Amino acid sequence: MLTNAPRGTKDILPGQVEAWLWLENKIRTLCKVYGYEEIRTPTFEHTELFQRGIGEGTDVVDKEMYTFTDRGDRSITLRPENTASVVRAYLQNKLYANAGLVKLFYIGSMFRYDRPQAGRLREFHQFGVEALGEKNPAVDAEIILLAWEFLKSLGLSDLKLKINTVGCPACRPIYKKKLTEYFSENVDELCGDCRRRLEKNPLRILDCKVDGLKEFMEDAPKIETCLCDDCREHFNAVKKFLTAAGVDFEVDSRLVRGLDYYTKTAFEIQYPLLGAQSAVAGGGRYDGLIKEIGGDDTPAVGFAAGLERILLALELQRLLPEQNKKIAAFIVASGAEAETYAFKLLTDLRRENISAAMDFAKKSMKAQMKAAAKSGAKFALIIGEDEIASSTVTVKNLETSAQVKVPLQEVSKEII
RNA sequence: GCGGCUCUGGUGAAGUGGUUAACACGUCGGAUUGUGGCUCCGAUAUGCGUGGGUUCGAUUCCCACGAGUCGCCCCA
Repeated sequence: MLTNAPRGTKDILPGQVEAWLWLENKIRTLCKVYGYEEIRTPTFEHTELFQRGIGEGTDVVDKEMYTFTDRGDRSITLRPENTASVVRAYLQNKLYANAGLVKLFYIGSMFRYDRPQAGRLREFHQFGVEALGEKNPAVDAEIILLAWEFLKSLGLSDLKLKINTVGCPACRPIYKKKLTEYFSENVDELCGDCRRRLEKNPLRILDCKVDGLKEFMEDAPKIETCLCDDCREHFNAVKKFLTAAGVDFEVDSRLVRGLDYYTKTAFEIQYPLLGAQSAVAGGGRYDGLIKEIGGDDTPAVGFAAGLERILLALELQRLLPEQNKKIAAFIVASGAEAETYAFKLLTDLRRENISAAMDFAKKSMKAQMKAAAKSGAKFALIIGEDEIASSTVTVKNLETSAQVKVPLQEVSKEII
């Protein structure tokens, strides 16, 4: 217990951190190219922000939030996603005052109380992007492109981009109603989960793995038939932009987003090799959220990508960069007096920004040489009585086995 | 929250109701004189996820819990 991290959390260990840093660098570089600026919001927020933003009745809010009461009796929740927080920060700090379109990105950990499995943790990391203040479908396309190009640039293959439109408050209710009516007629054929969905979220029935292949599913009403003119035009424009950019996408009328705030464009990028948790990035437009949270009616688009899942995919394809733990020099000292002499040399080298190490365990010289070899150091700097007496150091090139004795002051020159 | 499977040392793992829990890798030490990578030798789990129970006896059987894993729900 004491020696176990809480369920669903993971240590990111030396040897793994490098991959994270590498990935985060890629993200920051790319976002700069697209003109997005980094924002960091608090890890926790008032519970109400998520209740309002994400929506009561969604799984995330109903059963996955880490909520607690703080010592001031406030209900606090560890962020389960970051869009609501970004919107809150946008409003609170009046970021809209500086520009019509505000483009932000974030990297950070999110928390969801869910059953862990591969690619799904209770504390996990997301990279996300939000474009606030513009309704032009070109922005939807820009966001999708950013996500897509990012994953592509990492070298991932077999990625699938699916897009859909989920309508808006004007037309979605009509579609919902049609769906509910249609499935009610077939209620006997629905699985247990879907009967529940009939009430809560009939859109999800379309996505059901059990009922998905059944015959009546094919004749289920399609959202295209219900879209209002605005939504239809918007969707067509997004497709037009994506096509212009040469991106391969698939319109999937069954693609539904789980969070309430989505309107119009919804998209998801999948990496099927990951198994059940194959969605590597997902997002869409959320024109209603900002008003919901108390701002002016402001359109916005965004997405979030799961870093653990991306890392998993990269690992699968062996796309992670090799690490270099090697140091320049390893000091080998024999004798008590040599230790002090060696320590001084160690410090001097480091002051010159030369990576150096020595053994502190008072091992035999042979063992120290082994350690030197294992450290990957190019040079062993050998110090014994002779060297101390003559103020020199024996520099041995561990790759060629050649060695020379040089004056102490010239060691750094010798090993560069 | 629901279901299946799994759980032996630092790692990969073999194994059995009963006296010393294979093997490999790793780690540490050694193979005369101050020098590594190869080779050789030696050491390295009083312990088999945790807690109960069955039994003369359990790592091996049973139960609970925990963790992992795969799927469902949902999502990144």
